[in-house]
Amino acid sequence: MMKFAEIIVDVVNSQVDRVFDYIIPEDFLVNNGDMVVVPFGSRYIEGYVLAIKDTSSYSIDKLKPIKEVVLQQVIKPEILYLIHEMKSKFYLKYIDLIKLVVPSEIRNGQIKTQYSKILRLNNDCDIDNYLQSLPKNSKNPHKVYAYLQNKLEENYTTLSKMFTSSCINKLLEEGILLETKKEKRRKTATLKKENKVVTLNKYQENAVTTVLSSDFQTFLLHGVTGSGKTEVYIRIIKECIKNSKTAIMLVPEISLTPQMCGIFENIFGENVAVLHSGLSAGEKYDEWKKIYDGRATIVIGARSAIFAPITNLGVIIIDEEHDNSYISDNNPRFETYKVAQIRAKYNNCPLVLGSATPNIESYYKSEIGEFTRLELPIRANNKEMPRIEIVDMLPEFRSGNNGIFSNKLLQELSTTIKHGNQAMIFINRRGFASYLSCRSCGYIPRCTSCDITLSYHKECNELKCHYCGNRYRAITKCPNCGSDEIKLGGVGTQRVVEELQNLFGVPVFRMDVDSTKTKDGHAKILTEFSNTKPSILVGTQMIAKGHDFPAVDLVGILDADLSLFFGEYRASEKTFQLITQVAGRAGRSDVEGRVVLQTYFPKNYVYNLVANYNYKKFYEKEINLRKTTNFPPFAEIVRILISNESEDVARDVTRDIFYQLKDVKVEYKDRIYFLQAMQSPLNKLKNKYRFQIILRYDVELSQILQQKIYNILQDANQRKCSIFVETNPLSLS
DNA sequence: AGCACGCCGACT
DNA sequence: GTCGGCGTGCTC
Repeated sequence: MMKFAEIIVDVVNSQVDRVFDYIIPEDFLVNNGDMVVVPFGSRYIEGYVLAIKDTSSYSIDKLKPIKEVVLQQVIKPEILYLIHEMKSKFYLKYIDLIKLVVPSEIRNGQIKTQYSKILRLNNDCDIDNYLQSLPKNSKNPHKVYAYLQNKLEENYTTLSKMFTSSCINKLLEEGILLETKKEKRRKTATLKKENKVVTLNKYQENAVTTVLSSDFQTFLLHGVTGSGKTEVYIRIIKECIKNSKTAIMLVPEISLTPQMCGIFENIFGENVAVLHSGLSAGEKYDEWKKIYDGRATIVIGARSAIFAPITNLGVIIIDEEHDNSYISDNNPRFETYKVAQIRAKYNNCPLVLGSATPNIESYYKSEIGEFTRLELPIRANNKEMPRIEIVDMLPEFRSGNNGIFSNKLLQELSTTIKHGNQAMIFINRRGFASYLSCRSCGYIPRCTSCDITLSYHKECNELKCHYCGNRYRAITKCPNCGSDEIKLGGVGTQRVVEELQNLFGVPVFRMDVDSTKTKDGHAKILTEFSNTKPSILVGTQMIAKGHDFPAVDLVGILDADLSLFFGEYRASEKTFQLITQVAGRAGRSDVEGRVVLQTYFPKNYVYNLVANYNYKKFYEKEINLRKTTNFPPFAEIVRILISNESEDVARDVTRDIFYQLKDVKVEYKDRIYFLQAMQSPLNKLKNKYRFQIILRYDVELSQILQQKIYNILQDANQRKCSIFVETNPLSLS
């Protein structure tokens, strides 16, 4: 009987983002998830088989046959299921999803498995006899014999280097040595870390047993900094492996991966596969293949590792769940935990989200019972948290110190250096945006209609509100106190490094996007830093994450205000999380840690709560604020970004979509809190003009409105414009 | 995305 | 007369 295949073609365009039917030739073996080549229009392209069926609704004489099967089952059944779920839940394109799930290294077919030649003695030969027959002066063959008798096997290149390649080749020719192929694993070394076996405290023990005795459920593991979350993860995974299940463990960013990997490889050895963006193409291929072939039982990696083709999952863990890197910022936009939930549900296994400072939304979900909360309220080593000292920069400035550093910080820095210890200086920078503030009274311009901090745009010397698009002229005189000392929030890394070098004359390392562009750039800087004492490490967000430097006893935070007044509803939350995390870098060993936080707003509740490490209180304040102002988790924000080379086309399409949405707004009246079309704050990028529509509505309307928005965008003239939709965006530029 | 089809200006 | 400009629309 004739069989047909539903195929998604590898063309990134919403016009062809649907299944095309093809005839399966009689003698072909085709399965779901196969990668195939099909005739499409007048050319041949790659496609992926989604389903196989006995009939086609498309007229049969117009159907074409599949040309060839390139790779069988590149997409496994579970992953295929995941694609369907994500498609219907998040309105993503099939081909974008396929690209997430099948790495380009596999799709392009350029990268091949590397083999190494492994040699061993041929025991079927009379080797002794052969060796005797050799000339008296020959030594190498005897050495090879002795070596392999002891070591049994060794790879070709090593042996050749030891005993000359002519000798080895000769022995191979004579049949004395046998050659076998072995898959080679391309892999960069990880930081091997000593893992002390520790006994868990009762909270950790409780967390482990609760998770292990559960089937599908989402847990929020809220553990204060240093409460031993990693130990809990390890224990859970160990048990899973014991029960012949597998595990996925996600970590925020490449900078954190080497250490985590080190710990895990030390314990689980060859069962671990690592996936993250810092891998070379060959490495990525090998790791993926290892998982695909079932040779790995633990996958550890960044966001995209949630798509690993591993089967029989026993647990999924997302460490530092509040981290921004778990939300993809471009093209197929998804929230990692939601993908994890789909997989956990499929495998009927628990999902653990861990953090010291959970997302407000996650904590809210644990309050209303959607997530189950597990608490680790005490530090594993019973040590005090480093003391956070808030330094008011205003009096410093008034008394003539208009530098970057407060006297307090300078004093602490010299103490640290005197003791031969290390310090970290954290510079808070977020995106390209910045704000203006009055140096003498602390006034910060806010949007008159949104009460959100205005972002300063240098190019046009304007202040913009990223939420409503309102524009204001940049102030030069403070409208509050009349002072003309207007300060631009934010300093550059470069300048901080220079000043520190001049002031202290000790090695100062810099870690930001520019200095870590090269492969393994992070690791290099971090290794150098950890080997140099005394020294100072200056950096942005990157240094905040999970590094463990025992000699660091001081952390300085410059311009904490920058993220606090970042024009965004999550500003306070992100500031709280960031400071807690940075502070956690100080005093991880015996030395007591100190944290100096410089601000122009020492009375702000965020700083006071963070200094007391009071997450719960902060959560309560924040959630009330969100409720009264109608922001997530009580509302949902949708941002539609429309861009095109022509400003007019982009504007027209934006207008068209906007008017349709306006009709929807009439229908739901005041349950849609906000609807506005505007120029994007970053109004021209890569030669494309950008417009955006922002929509905010009651979270209960989520399902209905997402569907409506999707329908409107389907009809809109997508061929001309690229349209990007995101819910609860991290940034609005 | 590609590629063909299609309908109007300057050229051997 | 034709070569070729790139607007429009289709691809199982």
